[in-house]
Amino acid sequence: MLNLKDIRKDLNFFKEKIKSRFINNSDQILDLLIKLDENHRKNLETQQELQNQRNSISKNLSVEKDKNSEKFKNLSSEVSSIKNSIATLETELAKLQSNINEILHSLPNIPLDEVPVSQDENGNIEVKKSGSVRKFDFKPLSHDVLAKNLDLIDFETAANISGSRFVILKKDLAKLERALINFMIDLHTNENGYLEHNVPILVNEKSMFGTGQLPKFKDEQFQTNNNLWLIPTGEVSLTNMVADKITKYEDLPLRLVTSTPCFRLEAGAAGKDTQGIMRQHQFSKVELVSIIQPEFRVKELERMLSCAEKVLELLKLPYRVMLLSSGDMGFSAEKTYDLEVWIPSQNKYREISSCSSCSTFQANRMKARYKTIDNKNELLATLNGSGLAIGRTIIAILENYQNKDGTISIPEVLQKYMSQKTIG
RNA sequence: GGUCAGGUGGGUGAGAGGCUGAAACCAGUCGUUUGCUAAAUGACCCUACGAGUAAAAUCGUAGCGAGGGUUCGAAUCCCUCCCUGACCGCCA
Repeated sequence: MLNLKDIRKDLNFFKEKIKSRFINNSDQILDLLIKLDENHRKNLETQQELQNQRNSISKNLSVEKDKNSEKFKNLSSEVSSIKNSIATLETELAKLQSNINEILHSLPNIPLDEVPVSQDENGNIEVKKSGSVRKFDFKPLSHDVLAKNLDLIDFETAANISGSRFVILKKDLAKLERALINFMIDLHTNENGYLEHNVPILVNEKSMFGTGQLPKFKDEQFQTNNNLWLIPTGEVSLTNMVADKITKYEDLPLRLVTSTPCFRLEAGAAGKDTQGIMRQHQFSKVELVSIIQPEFRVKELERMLSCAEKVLELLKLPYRVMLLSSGDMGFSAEKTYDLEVWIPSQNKYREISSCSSCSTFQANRMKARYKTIDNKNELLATLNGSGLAIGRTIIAILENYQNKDGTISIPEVLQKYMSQKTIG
């Protein structure tokens, strides 16, 4: 959530920045916001003045012993009429506040200057390419075919149990998933300085609001009939750990890692990636979150990116780093790097991680603050990144490490986690 | 799920319709004194919003789990909900 006070101070700056996010009628929306805010503050002043009057009359009444005296009756009726005016104003104020909130809650974060301005992914910039793409002396198969041939995957049974976009991994493939999670968490805790957590994957509405999934992206989330939501990413639970409190300066930065199942409705993705396990309703992901003083956030994003890259480097998978454009970035992000891994069967790079700085955008929604050195309460900066998406890592390993005979070699760093060197 | 007990500032914990934004103690911050690895002592020390300021100071309003209600006046009385703890039941 953007800070209303900041918008007040420099409306034109915000108009320009929001425009770069390609929001319809953004100028008019911001003008309306300012108008509502001015109106709200004007009414608030009047209301507070009336409350002041009410309080002081009440104070006079408290010293008046005789409740039947003329004076008591007069003052009582005076205060009654003031109360009516206050009530009217209150209704008006509540309406204005909810209109203000509606706008404020729907505005995306402001991109940093270095973010390329573009409506969609065509404006993304490749900032790095790493590893060399393997030349096959046979035609590489797609991950789902490879897995099916080895009897390691079952879409039919999963569909019967749950529906489309669900999968059952079997035997060594199930083991590979577990090995990957352990490998990644070990890396992030032992070498990258993140603290391991095990978190709820069902969360309340407030938490989903805090990280920005609600209210705008309601249609992409699974909801239970008990007002709980299945998290679409571990980011929700990890980031909300600092919600509604004032974190001590010396506790920063907080670097948190978790592995959770993630749930996505994929409502707008009908027909997209229907082959294999590229796009599932449920998938595992190792998630990194950093909570830090805002002034360090850009540096922290680079650090986080390199932590995620480290996973791909150790797995010896070819990848590239993309700086996302203003129109392709997520709602809460001010700057995002995507890591894309090489997928031989598709002959292209596909997203396997997304690392974002959300500046104080989420913190503002969550009321996540910290005490500065000079004892002021300021909003925190939050960052999140995948380190990595497990399902897509499995795809990348199966396809990049496949052998001509249909077996899969296991990347060296995973061998001790699998206690074997090949699958199949 | 049932019964009981609770939810007050960073912590412990008073308050039981106006004198309470909230005692006291602990922690914390800034001084003073003596000195030695500690003690004594004073002041300060919740948050949000609005006004104000160069920034402070300062002023106003609101907040005692949340939301309603009663009242001229609610942390305090009433209602609903949420959460925590204990015990019982059930259960991985």
